[in-house]
Amino acid sequence: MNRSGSTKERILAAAETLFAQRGFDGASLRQLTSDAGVNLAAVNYHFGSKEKLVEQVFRRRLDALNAQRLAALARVAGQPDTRLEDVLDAFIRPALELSHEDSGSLFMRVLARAFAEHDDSLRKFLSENYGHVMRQFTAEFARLLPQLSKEELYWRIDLVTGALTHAMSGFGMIQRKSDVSERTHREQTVAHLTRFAAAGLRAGA
Amino acid sequence: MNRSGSTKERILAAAETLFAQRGFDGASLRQLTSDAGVNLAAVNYHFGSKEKLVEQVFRRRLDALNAQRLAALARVAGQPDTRLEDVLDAFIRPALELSHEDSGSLFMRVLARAFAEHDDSLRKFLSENYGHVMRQFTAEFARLLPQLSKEELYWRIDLVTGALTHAMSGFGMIQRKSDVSERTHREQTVAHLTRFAAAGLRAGA
DNA sequence: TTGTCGTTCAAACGATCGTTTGAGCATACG
DNA sequence: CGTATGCTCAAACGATCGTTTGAACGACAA
Repeated sequence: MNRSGSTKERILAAAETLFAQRGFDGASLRQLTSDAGVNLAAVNYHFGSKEKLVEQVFRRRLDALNAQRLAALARVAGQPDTRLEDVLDAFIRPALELSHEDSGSLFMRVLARAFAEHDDSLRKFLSENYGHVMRQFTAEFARLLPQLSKEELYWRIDLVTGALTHAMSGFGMIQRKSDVSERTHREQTVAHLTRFAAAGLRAGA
Repeated sequence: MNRSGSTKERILAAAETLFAQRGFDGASLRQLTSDAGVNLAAVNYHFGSKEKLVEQVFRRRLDALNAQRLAALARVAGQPDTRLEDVLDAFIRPALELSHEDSGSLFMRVLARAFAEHDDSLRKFLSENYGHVMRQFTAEFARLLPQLSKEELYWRIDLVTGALTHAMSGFGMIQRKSDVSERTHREQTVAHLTRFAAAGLRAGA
């Protein structure tokens, strides 16, 4: 039972963990509030409903992720000597840092779950709130890969996103070994992903 | 309401669709049996429990997928003139064909959902039942990419799998346009994925 | 002290869940 | 014919769900 922070913060932290473990439907408010050490009614009091709590869990993490991505992109984009690897790093590293924060590693399971739920409302939510981030990255990729048609580029960015999501979810054959620090493992993941994605994006060039 | 086939078949078909739409927890047996046009008790009569129904949904599709993958791999592996693209095609095409069958496009959402659930029992289930397939593909990839260390190879196969899963789930920016046939779209997807993955696997060579 | 406001609490609400039950039906075999 | 077998059916079971309620609490202002 978590006893640090305000009631709202305790709920959000417990929600992120439990949603990742049991899914949005599988996680009951009774279990959630018990883990958080708060009363059952606190969720509806502070968030209005379970559904709105889910949305808050998303917003809290995605706002931070996209802010970091945009800041990282701004540091490298538009320069005459920008390397493809720099843009990929700005795209990949914030996501992996998020997925390796203390309880943040669980958020990516939450996100993967949401991708799996995958109804149009989620697509609309992401597009409306964070679509401009993808547009900025796409524009920079297009600048550095002028030989690719717009359709080709969209395809390849999609595939990079898929590889990134997979690496974040931690489901693959590759697992962090116990004798490797989280930071080292993250750096290795960034390196592998960047090299793989850069080659994939440049394919046929 | 589906009225063709036996009760068991109707349940399996409806389950695949509804699990994909609502998730394993979110899909109720009452909705499921209503869609299938069978009695509520039929699930427990024919499958024993909801959980065993879920397992049957998995087995039915994964058995077919892995059989096709192994058959395709056997046609190209071990030859002196095998191309990396041939092995990738054997890995990718059966998955995409499965995901484009009439109701099969929904199965990949089911699978993506299961990946998101992502507890160790699923990992164990996949490893025990279909691990030998991945081992055969890995061996052939290793033969064609001798310059890669074992760890590098595992990483890259993981990333290829992520890109494939993403493409199958249909969540990316790329959506099939209404004026393109399913077959054409599948062939385009195979082509994009193969080119991207081949370049990624060969990176640094 | 009294009153107010934000918050927490135990308890209960109605709805829905997976599962079980036992009667009823059809077909096949003696 | 009788009856055994495989299956379907409506109905009910207990459990658990998200949500609501109204009382109680603590801090602070009048």
